[in-house]
Amino acid sequence: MNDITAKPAQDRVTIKDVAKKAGVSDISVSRVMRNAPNISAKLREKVTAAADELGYTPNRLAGALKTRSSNLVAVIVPSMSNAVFPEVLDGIDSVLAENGFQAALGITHYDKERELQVVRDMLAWSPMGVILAGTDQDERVRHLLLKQAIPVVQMMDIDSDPIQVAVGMSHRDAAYEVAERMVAKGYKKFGYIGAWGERPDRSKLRRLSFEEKLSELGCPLIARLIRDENSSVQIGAQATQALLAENPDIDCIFYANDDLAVGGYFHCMSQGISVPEGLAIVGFNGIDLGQALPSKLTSVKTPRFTMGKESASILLRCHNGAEVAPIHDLGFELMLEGTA
Amino acid sequence: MNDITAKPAQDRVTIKDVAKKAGVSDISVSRVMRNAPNISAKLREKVTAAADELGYTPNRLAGALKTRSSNLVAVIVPSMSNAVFPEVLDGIDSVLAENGFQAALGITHYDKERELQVVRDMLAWSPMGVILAGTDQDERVRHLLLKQAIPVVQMMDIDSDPIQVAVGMSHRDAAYEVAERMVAKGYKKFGYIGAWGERPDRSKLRRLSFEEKLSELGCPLIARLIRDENSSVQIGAQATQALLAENPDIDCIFYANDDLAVGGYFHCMSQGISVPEGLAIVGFNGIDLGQALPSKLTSVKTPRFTMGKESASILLRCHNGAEVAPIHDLGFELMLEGTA
DNA sequence: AATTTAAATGACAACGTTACCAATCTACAT
DNA sequence: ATGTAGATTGGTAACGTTGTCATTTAAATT
Repeated sequence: MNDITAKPAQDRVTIKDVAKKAGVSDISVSRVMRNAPNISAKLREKVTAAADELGYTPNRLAGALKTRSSNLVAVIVPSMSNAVFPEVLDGIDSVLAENGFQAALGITHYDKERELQVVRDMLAWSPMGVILAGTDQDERVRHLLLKQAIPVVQMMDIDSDPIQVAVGMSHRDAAYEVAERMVAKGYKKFGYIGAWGERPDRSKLRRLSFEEKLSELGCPLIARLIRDENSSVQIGAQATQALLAENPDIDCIFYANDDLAVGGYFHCMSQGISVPEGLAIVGFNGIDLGQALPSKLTSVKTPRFTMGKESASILLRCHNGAEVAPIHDLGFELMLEGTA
Repeated sequence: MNDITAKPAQDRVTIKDVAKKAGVSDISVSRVMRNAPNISAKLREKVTAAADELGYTPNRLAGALKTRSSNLVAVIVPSMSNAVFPEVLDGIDSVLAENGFQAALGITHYDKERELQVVRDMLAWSPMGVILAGTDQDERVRHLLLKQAIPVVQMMDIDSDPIQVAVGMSHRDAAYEVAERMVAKGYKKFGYIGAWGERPDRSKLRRLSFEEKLSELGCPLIARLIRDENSSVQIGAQATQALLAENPDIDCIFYANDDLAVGGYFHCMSQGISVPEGLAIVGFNGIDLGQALPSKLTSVKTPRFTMGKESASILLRCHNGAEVAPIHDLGFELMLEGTA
């Protein structure tokens, strides 16, 4: 025992170690591990036995480098605070996981500069594809993505030209429909409440479309209040109070989202304003909370989980070479409930 | 122009292309790209110019393979539907992004088998570290992670032995405190409402600790109702109705989370039950919604965003070789508001 | 049995980086 | 001038896998 220090801290167990142990070639191990065709049962058994014994874990870095493709999918969303995105993410992951893909998450915080950075970082991993939110990306992001030979899906809205494919709904149409139905119901003095400085752009589009249609119908928006803070029930209540203080004759408020709308509802409750007689309230998104209120919230139900699912499955289809339409309209549903 | 088909679909721009264009060696490009020390201004300029012109994007797969380390961090959570995890994720990402790391997301759906699979898949990417939720992992997962030479942080609760480091709060203590304070307030007939089959385990621990302390204080739990469905405001309302129907004398209900508790509150509102006189309501998590109710929700405020932040920053510290305590108690706050 | 065809395995060379070590080139002290 | 430390650059060989093509072996055909 003179040749000391035998084991120099053997790092990772590689395909070579397994091959040696199983008495086969490296490539055979590789084939067994990725379930390639034409493998004899005997080989498979030998290899898996050796692999299990050694506790071998394939190194995807090496594999991906060689195949020039990975099972990572870049998923880039603006925020995690808005309940919409977790739901969408859930939908995405449900499809990806089932097909052996992995979501790599990027959060932009509604910052264009950061979005560019995140996209760059993601592309460095040679993702199989990219899913991002909205169609209002910076020109540099569009350009960068355009150059890649991978599928790119933009989700949430379909109101602008997509880079490749857009999956979502028309926020313009949703706003039009809200305006039309509320006017038809007899409301005449409309208000609008938004937050977070109207990020993302699609919320602004929604408001503009709402205003446009209202004017068209002969009863233009009376007043609007866009708070800088992020949306929340509390902000919704505060904003409602402020808006009504300045414009007591408003009979219907369209909110940028359900959180704000619920806040408005609570405000009415605490002030003894009857809903919808004293004030009609219309939210946006159709989240669970709104349907649990003593009086159910009238809102536009958006297909969030489905949007995620569809985005991912369309991405997969693109990846598999299928021809895919550039616009996928998943629609929405105006739920006329108790508050308007 | 006879030598046709010049460009054979030149794939990715590599470091070699940049080197050729800039008239320098590959390695120099590499060094400039990762801001290595001792680079002359001239070299840097030549390289960046060439890189920009060619639109070069580094290939992290190759880099990570060579350095045997990546900037990916595996983040494994059980669910996205529960608002707790998006918030935690937000906290994690805020720290990771700032330090040049990337979150790779895995969702287990509270399935042990799936968790194992997800952990395996993640480890194949040689992540810098792993962050997961809870301390109730399957033995195989613990074993697998124990073998890795990377930092592992378990977040959410600190009531069991961590693999390496646990960051969170004691759900046992929180339950104890709720029991003590409510008994001190004079409530005597306690009920408990949970959902989702008491996943994750820490919610069960919370209930058991609550029951234990109540017994100790001489007023054992009257009744409990654990719904199978996922938590929601609606389920909370239904469960409250059911529990009260069977046990009309209950004067205080502790809910597994705020969604359920808000449901309970709505139920009371619609039934004309005064809160907290007719029924005291205690939630868990301290989410925004509860504080926006006409009467604020009494709840245990958990440090969700902070938990994410701390988890990530502790992971970073471990990665940088610092010694880190195995248990990090971030505490909680029992917010005594209007409903109890 | 001879021949063809397919199935099963192996050898070698990449994939695009970076670690490691060697070489060159400054600037400054002798 | 001459040497020398330090700054700057380059060459070579991996990292661990898989694509491509060659080879062997078994099964199928005549």
